[in-house]
Amino acid sequence: MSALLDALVLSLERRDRLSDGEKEALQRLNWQTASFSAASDIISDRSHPTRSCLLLSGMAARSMSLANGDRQLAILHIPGDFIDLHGLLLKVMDHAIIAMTDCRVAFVPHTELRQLIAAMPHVGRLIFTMLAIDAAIERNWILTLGRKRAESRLANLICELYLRYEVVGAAENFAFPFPVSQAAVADMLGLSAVHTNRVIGHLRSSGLVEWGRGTIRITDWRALSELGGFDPVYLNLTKGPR
Amino acid sequence: MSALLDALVLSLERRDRLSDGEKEALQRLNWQTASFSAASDIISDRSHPTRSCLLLSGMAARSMSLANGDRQLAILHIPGDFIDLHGLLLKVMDHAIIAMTDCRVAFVPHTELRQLIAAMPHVGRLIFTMLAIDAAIERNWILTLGRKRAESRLANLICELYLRYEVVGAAENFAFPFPVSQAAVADMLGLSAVHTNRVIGHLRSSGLVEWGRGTIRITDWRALSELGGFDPVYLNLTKGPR
DNA sequence: CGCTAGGTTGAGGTACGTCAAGCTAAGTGG
DNA sequence: CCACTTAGCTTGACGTACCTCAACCTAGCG
Repeated sequence: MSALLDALVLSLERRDRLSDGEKEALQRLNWQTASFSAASDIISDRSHPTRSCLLLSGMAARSMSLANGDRQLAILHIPGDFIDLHGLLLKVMDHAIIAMTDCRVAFVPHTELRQLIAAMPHVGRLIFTMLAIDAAIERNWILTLGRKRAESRLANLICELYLRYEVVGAAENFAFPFPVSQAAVADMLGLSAVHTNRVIGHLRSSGLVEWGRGTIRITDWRALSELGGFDPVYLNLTKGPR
Repeated sequence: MSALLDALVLSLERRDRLSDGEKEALQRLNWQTASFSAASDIISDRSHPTRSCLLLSGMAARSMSLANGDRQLAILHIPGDFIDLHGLLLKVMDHAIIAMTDCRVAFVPHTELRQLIAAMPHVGRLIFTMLAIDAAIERNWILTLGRKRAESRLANLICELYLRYEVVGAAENFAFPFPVSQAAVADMLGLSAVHTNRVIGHLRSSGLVEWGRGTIRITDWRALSELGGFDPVYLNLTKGPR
C-alpha cells in the first residue's frame, strides 16, 4: 500500500515485531495528509487537538517560549515520528510543534486511534512506547542542559540525531539531513546564537564533523560521542516483546 | 479498603472521573509494599524492571549521572505518583529512581497492569496520562534549564511542587513538605551547591518564601510565580473526559 | 544588483563555578 | 551530660563559560 507509514513502521519494528494484521490496521486508519511551510505551527501552544499527527517529511520541533521572546526547543522530530500523541492524552497543548522546514504530516483522529489502541493492546503499548521514548529523549536533554557544557551539548545532539535517522533508513555513511539554522540550534542547546556559532566552528576545526548545506557528516564518531558523553540507552534501540 | 491508593486516586480524579468499578479494579491489583531508606535506589539505572511502582510516602527523584560524578535530577516525585511506568514500556531504565528521604512504595507486576489496561481502556488512558504529565513536567524543566536564570528556576520548582502537593491534599496554607538538602536542590536546578545556597538566601530575604526544617512556605505567591515565569498549564489540572 | 537571512568575528560584561574556610545543629559514644 | 563527629549551611575571593552588542561578511534570491 502507501509508503506513507514506512518510516513509522521501521521505527516501531526497531523496538518490537509488528504482525501483518497490526501493520494493516495502522494503514487502514483514516490518515489525512497536510503540508506546513517552514516556521509555521503544526500544532499551536494552548490548542486542543482532536487528532494525532505523524511527520512524513521535513523536520519539526517541540517549542516553548518565555514572555520575553526567548525560545527553547525540547526535541527535534524527523520523519516517522508521532509528533502529537500528547494531544491524545492531555487536553491542552503546553507547547507548540513547529515546522523547522517545509513539512508533510499525516493526521489521524483521536477517536480512531483510541479505538485501535483498545482493540489491539499490543499496538497500543507500542504507540505509547514511542511516547515514552520521546520522554526519555527529553529527559536526557535535561541532563545535557543541566550538567554539560556547550560543546558536549552539541556533540550529544548530533550523535542522537544520527542514530535516530539511521533507524528510519535516512542516514548513511555517518551523514544525515540537518536543514536548520544556527539560531535554531542555539534554541535547542539553550545558548546564544553567537556562542553556538563558535562551538560549531570548533567542532568543525577539530575534525569531528563536516557541516554544511543542510547536512551534517560525522567524521570521528568515537571522539564525538566521547565529547558528548553520549550513551544511546535512552533511545531504546533494542528489539523485543513490549 | 486500604488508604494505600488514596493519593493516586486523588491525583487521577483531579484529571478525570473514575467509576467505582475502576477504583475497585485498581485496589484489587496485587500491590506489594516495600520501604527504602534515604539515598538508596528504588529502581536502578540500567535495570530491567518487571513491576511498576507507586510512591506512598517520602520523596523520590529521577536521577541521571555523568562519568565525572555530576548528577542531574529530572523530576521530584511525591506520594501518589506512579514512579515507574517507564519500565512498563521501556525495557531498560535509562535513569535511576532514588529515594530522597525514607520512602514507602507499592509495587505492582507489569503483567497485572497490562491486563488491567487491556481490560479497562479508560483506566489505561488515565494511567498513560500520568506518564504524559510527567513528560510535560520534564519538558517544562527543559525550558527552565535552558532559558531561565537561577532564581527563576528555583521559583518555578517551588510553585510546581506546591500545586502538585495541593492536588493530593498534602499542602495547606501555602506550605508543603520539602525534606531535601540544598545540594539535592542544586542537582535539580543544574547549579552548584554554593550558588544554590545564595539563591535560596535571596528568595528568603526578599520575603517570597520561608524555608526551614523540611518545609517551604510560600509567603508571596504572586511575586514567586511571576519571578519563575510559572504557568501551570503543563500540570494538566483540568478535569474532563480523557 | 540590491536585499535579506544567516553566518562569522571581536570586545567587553556577567551569572555562574570553584576553592576554601568557618559555622550550625543533630547525632553518637563515653 | 558533655566532647566529638559529621552533614549540611553560609560566606568570601577569584576564575570562567557564556552573553550582549556591534560590525561585517556571504550567499541566495527577486
